[in-house]
Amino acid sequence: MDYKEIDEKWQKAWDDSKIFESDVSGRESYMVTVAFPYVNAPLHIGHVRTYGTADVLARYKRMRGLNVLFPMGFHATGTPILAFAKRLKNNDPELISELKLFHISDQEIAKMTDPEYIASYFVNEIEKGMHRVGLSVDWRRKFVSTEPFFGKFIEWQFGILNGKGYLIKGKHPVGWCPNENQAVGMHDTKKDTEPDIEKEAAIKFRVDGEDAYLLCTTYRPETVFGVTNLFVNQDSDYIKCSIGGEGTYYLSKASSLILRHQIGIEQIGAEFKGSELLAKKCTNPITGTTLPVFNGFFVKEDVGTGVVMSVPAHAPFDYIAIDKLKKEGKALDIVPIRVLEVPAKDGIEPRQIPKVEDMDIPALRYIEMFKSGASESEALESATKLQYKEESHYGKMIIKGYEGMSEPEAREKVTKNMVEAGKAMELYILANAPVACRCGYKVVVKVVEDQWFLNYGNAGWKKEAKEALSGLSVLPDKSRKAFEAAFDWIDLRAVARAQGLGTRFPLDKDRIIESLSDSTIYMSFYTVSNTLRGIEPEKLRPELFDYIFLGKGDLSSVSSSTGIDFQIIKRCKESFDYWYRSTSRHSGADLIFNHLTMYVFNHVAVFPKANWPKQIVVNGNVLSEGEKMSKSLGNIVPLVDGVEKYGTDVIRALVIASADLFSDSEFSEVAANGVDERFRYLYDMAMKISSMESGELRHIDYWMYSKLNRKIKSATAQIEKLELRGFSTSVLYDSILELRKYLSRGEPNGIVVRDYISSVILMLSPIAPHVSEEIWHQLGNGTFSSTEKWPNADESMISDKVEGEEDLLDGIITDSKQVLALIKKSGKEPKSIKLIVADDWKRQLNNRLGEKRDVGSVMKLLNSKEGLSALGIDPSAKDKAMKYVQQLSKRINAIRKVDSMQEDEYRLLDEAKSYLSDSIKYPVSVELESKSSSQRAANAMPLRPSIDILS
RNA sequence: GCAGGGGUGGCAGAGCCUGGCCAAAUGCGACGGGCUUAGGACCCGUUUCCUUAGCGGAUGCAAGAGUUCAAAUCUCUUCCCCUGCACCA
Repeated sequence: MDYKEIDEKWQKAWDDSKIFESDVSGRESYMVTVAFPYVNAPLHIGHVRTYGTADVLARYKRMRGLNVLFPMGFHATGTPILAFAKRLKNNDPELISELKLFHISDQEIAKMTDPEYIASYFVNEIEKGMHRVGLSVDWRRKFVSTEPFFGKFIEWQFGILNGKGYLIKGKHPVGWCPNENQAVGMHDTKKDTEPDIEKEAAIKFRVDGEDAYLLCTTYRPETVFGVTNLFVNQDSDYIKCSIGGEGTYYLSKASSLILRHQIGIEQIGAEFKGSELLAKKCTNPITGTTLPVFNGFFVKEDVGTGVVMSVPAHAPFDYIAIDKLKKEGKALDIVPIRVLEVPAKDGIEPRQIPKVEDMDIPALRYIEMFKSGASESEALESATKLQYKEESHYGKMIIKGYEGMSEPEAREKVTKNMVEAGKAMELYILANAPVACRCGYKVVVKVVEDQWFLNYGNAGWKKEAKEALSGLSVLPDKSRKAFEAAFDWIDLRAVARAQGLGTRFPLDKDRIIESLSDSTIYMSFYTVSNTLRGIEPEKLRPELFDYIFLGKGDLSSVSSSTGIDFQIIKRCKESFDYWYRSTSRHSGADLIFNHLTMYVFNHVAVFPKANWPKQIVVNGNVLSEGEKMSKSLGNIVPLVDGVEKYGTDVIRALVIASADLFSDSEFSEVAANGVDERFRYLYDMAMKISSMESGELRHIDYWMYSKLNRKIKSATAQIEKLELRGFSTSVLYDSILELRKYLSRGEPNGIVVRDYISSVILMLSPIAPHVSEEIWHQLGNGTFSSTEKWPNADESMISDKVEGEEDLLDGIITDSKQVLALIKKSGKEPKSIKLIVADDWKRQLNNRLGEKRDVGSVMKLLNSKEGLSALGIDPSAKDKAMKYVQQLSKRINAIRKVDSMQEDEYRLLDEAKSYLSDSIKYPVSVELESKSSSQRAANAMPLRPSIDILS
């Protein structure tokens, strides 16, 4: 079996017969869509997870007789392609080596400085890749998100959103590169660092005798009550400036260059050294205390404003700085002021903070904890981190007006009060600074004015979206909670960007619709994309989409106003109405908090209820040899390499079906070999069927049918919920175990094996379609397994009894071998084996105890004549019975009801004698307990015959 | 920090919702044996400890406590790990 050969053979056969091209029909419809790929890289095997999972569902539903549409498109909107082109222009070695990993030639790479070329190249490559993994896609409907006719559809969508009042305007902070003069996100930075923007309070400390303030940013504005002084860096440059015309401030020169992007800063006069500020005094805006300004050895000019408020009681750096000054004879009258305390819990101080004599200064206690070992700055960092954490977690304010309040609560209140009173302002800072743009410049925070937002916080919208969520199926179901959290959390989302490819934002044509926002309802576009392609975009007016998607207006007037043939419009509407009722949406779990949530919100905003989402499926990632696949680790396996090396279906089975939806699946060489072996086993078995006889059905044949039908039943339930790991374990792995066991019983029945393999192959088809087609064909079928009917379980063939009996035989073999081994060890030579079947009264007792698990009452019964006769036990056997019950009571939890009687069990063993003898390699005889003279006869239990080895 | 998901035997990973045939499926690995000139593949067995002519006992599913005749499974507490936290696809 050559995978490459059969892959290509069946892919071509599917193409030729167009079985995956789906059109409106009288059959029930089902539409599967998956987050379309972004066209800046070829597929790797990680992609197979999401696309393959969707394909499995599509293929399964197709076999269930539904008319299935599985379309695909391409995402090219946004900045990554532009960034890609720019990086190549600069010969970025990292990117080039990545492309080489995918075997992209130098000639191609040379052409990739053109964004259009990049997109078209990867559209092509990705489509080839998807075809190569056997996705059952209807390719006639593909489109790229940057195509004009799709843009018209997006404009229509935003018209509706605007009409509902969901678009609002406001300010928004973004990461910004002052050199390139554009917003930067993660993809635009070195090391792909997301600029982490946080809001910080900047408190105004009025300088005595001047109409100016020292502006001081802080994470902990609630500690303003404990400020004893301010710190500046005496060697850094500072400036005096006016901010937004609202006042005059002192701050560091370096910080002004960063902050000027979000607040209007105008420098007044020349810059000067921080040392000049040391002579000034200022006033705490909250307490009114007069504060000196000192040099702080740790103050950095480019962090915050370069001015730090000193809270020595609660900040280790501040404490140490004051301590150093005191040693120099300065700051002698500074006394730390506590603003909060961490109460002891059950008499125990939080953590292991040492209670040092005369150390009622919290910061000092944290400093003590870390003072040995690391360098001073590292120790102070650690102390600061722990103190902040613990005080924020357990701390209670001890300041009048805030007593007992937790720190986060106080922070909010204090900030609000100060901002409202004009004593502070709020600034955005880059928490993970410095972040470098790819061009090399440091990223700053800029506040974009006039930013457009989609207001997902809109109460009515949210309510409707939640209604949609509660009405749709989420797979796996446990991820529903994450959706609920996402729906609560989602609020404003900036929707227009200054750069990037995509559709112009209708309310501000200078901006482009942000690329996640233009792909929230595109799945509906597949229903019409093939029909609308080729029509001049100008004709695709809103009334056309209103009619097709919302049923507004009437056909003839839409046709005349747009100039589009009414047949075309009619076909579009029919197609949408037909396909967009029963849908399943697929993506990786990482999109729950953005794409998938926006998908639901936008659907409820745009479409009638009948077309709201019906099912969402999320899946995990793929690990490669135990590690996350990532560019930096260099362990990405390009899709082409994977399928060439292992075969498409091996990759599919591993990547799609080796883990349940929520967890990461594992790709490894060893696992690949395991799957490969199993496919080959099934293939070989199918080839052998023709040489098998077909006699009367034996016990093991009934067992095989029971197993098969049970499997069909359970596997079907599993694939319905896309529990693919359990599904594949049952269909691929367990099937082979069952076949092996079946064959070990000798003389396989060709009809039974054929029935078994046929069903297994069909069930395997969604996961391993090529191998399935091949084997299906080898079995002599002329049809496609891909379009065959899904096997149906015949419940009447499922028999606990038959399976239990086979288990019994297996148990006897195992036990016998064990006993034999022990006997041989003791030097005796066994001759034969006698199996003794328990009497029926034991079954009575088992059943009685299995039902109630009450030893006492059974003992009571045994003690009375009536009880004994009720149990069918001869009074003379009373002692034996009581002993037996005692024996049973030891394993009271394991007792089960026993259906078969002694004669059934006897017959089973007797008929299986030769099989048992063959397996155990000694002659086997069977006798009844009551007729046995063996000393071991009393040990017999129902479905657990006593084994007597004769030597 | 907030939110979501987890912690099971050497490893991976079922079981947990719906408590009891659970010392815990299956795969991998390891060990012993068979087959073979040898290796691979394949087949049989072992893989917590003790005991033993199998059907016995102890410990045991992150830690601790609780509910129950009975807990990997239910409840509570603690610890630890993973993922996401946006204007970026």
